[in-house]
Amino acid sequence: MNSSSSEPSSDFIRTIIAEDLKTGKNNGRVATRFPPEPNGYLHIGHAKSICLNFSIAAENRGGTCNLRFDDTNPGREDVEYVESIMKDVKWLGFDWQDRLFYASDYFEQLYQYAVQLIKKGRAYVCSLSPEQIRQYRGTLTEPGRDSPYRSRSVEENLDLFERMRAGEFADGTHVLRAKIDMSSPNLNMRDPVIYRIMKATHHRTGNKWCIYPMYDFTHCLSDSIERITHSICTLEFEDHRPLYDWFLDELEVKCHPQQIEFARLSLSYTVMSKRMLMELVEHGDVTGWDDPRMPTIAGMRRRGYTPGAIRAFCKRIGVAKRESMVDIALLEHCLREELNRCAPRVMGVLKPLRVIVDNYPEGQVEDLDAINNPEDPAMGARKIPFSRVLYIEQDDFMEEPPKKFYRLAPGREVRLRYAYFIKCVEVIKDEKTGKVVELHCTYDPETRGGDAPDGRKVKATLHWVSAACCLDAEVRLYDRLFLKENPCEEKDGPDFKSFLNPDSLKILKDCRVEPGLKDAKPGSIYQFERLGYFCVDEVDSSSESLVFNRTVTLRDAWANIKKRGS
RNA sequence: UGGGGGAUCGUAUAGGGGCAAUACACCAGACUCUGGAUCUGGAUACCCAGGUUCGAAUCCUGGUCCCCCAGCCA
Repeated sequence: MNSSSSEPSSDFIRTIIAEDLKTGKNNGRVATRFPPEPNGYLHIGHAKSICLNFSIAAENRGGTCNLRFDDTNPGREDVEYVESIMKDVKWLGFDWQDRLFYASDYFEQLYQYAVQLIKKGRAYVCSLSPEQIRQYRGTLTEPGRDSPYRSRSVEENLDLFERMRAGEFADGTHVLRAKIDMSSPNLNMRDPVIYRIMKATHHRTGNKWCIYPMYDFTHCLSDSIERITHSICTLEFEDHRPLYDWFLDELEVKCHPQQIEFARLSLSYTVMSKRMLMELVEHGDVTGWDDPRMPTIAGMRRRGYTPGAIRAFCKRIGVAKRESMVDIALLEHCLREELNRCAPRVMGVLKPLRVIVDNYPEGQVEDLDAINNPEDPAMGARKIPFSRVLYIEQDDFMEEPPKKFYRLAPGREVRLRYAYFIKCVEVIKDEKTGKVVELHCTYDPETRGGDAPDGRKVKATLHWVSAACCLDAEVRLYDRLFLKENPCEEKDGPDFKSFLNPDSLKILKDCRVEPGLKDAKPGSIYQFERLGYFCVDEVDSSSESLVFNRTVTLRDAWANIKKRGS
């Protein structure tokens, strides 16, 4: 029982695949697919499935992963979604090469399969109304009853089905059903509908069809047509597996893929259902599918998430059948991990407090050396201007500092990053409000660059910008969308939207950033030292008016101390 | 008195008769020109009850709790 310890741990799906490879089940082939319905934008939950399917293909010699649009319901699908989905999958770093498919490509083939089923006496046209079909289906505890149309002859079924296709009947008047078992304890097996009449324009086939196949029929056959070996889907389809297998067995297809189910991703402090996301978009709770607060790939991209961080996250959460909710802190950790490595450092002041360095020569400007990324010397250095009037962060000064606050305070000395030690000598306050509006400080010319030749230490280093040279910027502070860990928890309680975080977005219009950011490219991500990672907004930012999105804060020990204190 | 799944630190994932492991989160400390990063240490878990066994998270029996299914959605 002692297995070699060098083998990487793997999930139950990879274990199944490895076993199949060992037994030669699919002649050594591994073929997966990612099969989205183009009726919404992809979200982080889809990313889990995308990473799983494409990675499994990549891990196996000759493995492939298809992108297939499951577009069998023209009523709610749209090219806008197919385009966004392709963009997102590519952005995540995956390549379906020439294997882009649509279930609608198979409509003719699927129709022929349906005819075959009718000829075998395994499908019939049912002319019950939708309401009647529901009644005949029975309930969870009571068996269903056979439809009165169940015994139509093959000839009649063939004729009717052909005329359904020809458009002779109105929507809802007839359906094609599989003839299985109305008393099955599995409701999916109680003569499921496999074709319905829908006189709708399809985004790819136009008006060519007025009957459309249902998911259960389409999916297994599409998998089979594409010679998929492992059809990986989420848990709610477990009950559908017998039906998946039934169609493939009855139709005696050459390729019979194995359906394997895993638990979908739930993330704390957000929602993942397309319905809910759609509602947020349509109701204006967010600005769109790509709102940086959305768990959509488009939203996360705009927020400043990187594909690598998302992939690392999907790898770390693992794959299992247990339903679980992953802490969003893990996602943020993966993000920080990557950004810490690659984001250039820069200084920006979110809430400026004016500082006059009394003993610094008026009109003088010095260019000081700053390191672009202490984690990566290859990223080089830059010059930043220092002058007599500066801005520091309002939060970095307290007139009456508590014990653990070791930033600037009256009489106290701190370091300005890459610049000088300064000491606060005077506090100017607004007479009416008592608010601190300006600080007078002195600097020690000996500490140029940030070190004191006499070896004295300071407790804090502050970020700053030079008032004369800095750039104005707008900064959008994003926070989690919901206040509740699981907004959908209460079934009969308040609506998920009542848990929306009213402070999920705070807009700061009076921010200052260092001059080097003048031509920062849309989408590029910086670390604002001591604050967090910020990304130039791709939609609203320009070199005339810079807009930054806060991607994620830095870990903040002081914020923790403050929180615990209060 | 329908069927299908699931249950291991706070969270997620390993371990499938022999020291319960890893990551995040948390706590403490070291270091630091970012209260960042890094490093060290720590606390915390096998749903319950029986049984088999020298030994059970793992095998057996019986419970409990949670999730999914009654679309002409996917």
